Amino acid sequence: MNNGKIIHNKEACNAAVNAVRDTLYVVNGKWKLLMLVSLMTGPKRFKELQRDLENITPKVLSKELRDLELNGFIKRTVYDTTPVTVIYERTEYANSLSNVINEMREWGLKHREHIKQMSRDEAEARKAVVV
Amino acid sequence: MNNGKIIHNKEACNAAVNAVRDTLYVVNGKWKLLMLVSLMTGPKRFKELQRDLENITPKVLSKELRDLELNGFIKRTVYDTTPVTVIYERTEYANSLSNVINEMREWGLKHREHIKQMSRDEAEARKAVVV
DNA sequence: GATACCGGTATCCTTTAGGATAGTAGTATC
DNA sequence: GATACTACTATCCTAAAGGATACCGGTATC
Repeated sequence: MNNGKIIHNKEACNAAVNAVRDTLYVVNGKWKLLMLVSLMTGPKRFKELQRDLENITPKVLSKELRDLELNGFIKRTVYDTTPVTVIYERTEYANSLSNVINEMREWGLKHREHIKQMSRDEAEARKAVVV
Repeated sequence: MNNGKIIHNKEACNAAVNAVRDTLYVVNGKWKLLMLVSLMTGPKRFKELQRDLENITPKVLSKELRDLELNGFIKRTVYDTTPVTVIYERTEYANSLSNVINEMREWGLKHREHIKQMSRDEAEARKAVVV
């Protein structure tokens, strides 16, 4: 447990800033990571993804899928049925992001609890003042 | 080693999507995580941060600092010197993001290697074709 | 007296992300 | 024959993020 203070010198700090910047550059935006999470349950079709990620419009979904494919995170396969079936699935390279995603998932859960606790504390404080 | 395939059912998947979405909402943008990384070496003043994060304009820096303070990730302290000294430092709650940041840092480093390796492979392939 | 530092704010502007809506070809279903 | 599904694309538009530039009061330095 180092409480996150692993960086002690300027060079290491700059290297860390650059590495995080690179990551942010690749997985930027509201959707990319969510799509990779959604694809963890298995390959999905376009409309399935659209239903899973409520409120994503087809234009945006299509663009994000292209981005993810270009970066090698997903694979697009067209099956020659009638009408065509298109499935999207995570590549193995997408698995390299698992740790990042898991930590973000866990932090999101803890943060929600944190917020709840804070508003509970606040309510207590108000009550104490009134009484 | 589960290769990131820890999510097997729809409810867990939706919960994960929501948790990651929450995290993304809080640490969104180009700067917030980078600022927290930069503050790992210790408290810093406004101009120091501005120099550290090349290309951030004072307006944006000031806004991001306010956001981070509102979310409880940093503490702003004004010292009554002449002229005033203002320092920003990470709070303990910022440490809760350490795992996320570390994973992003490591992924960024590995990704850069990955890209390099890919372009080396590509160069080899081209050479093979020419010969 | 000119310039520079500090910690910003003010104003304006560009770029990007993202959303709304409509439409496409080719089935299949009612 | 009308409607619905799939996997999108096209067009238009809004909102937000982010950047450029200038400036402020106060001090210190040259």
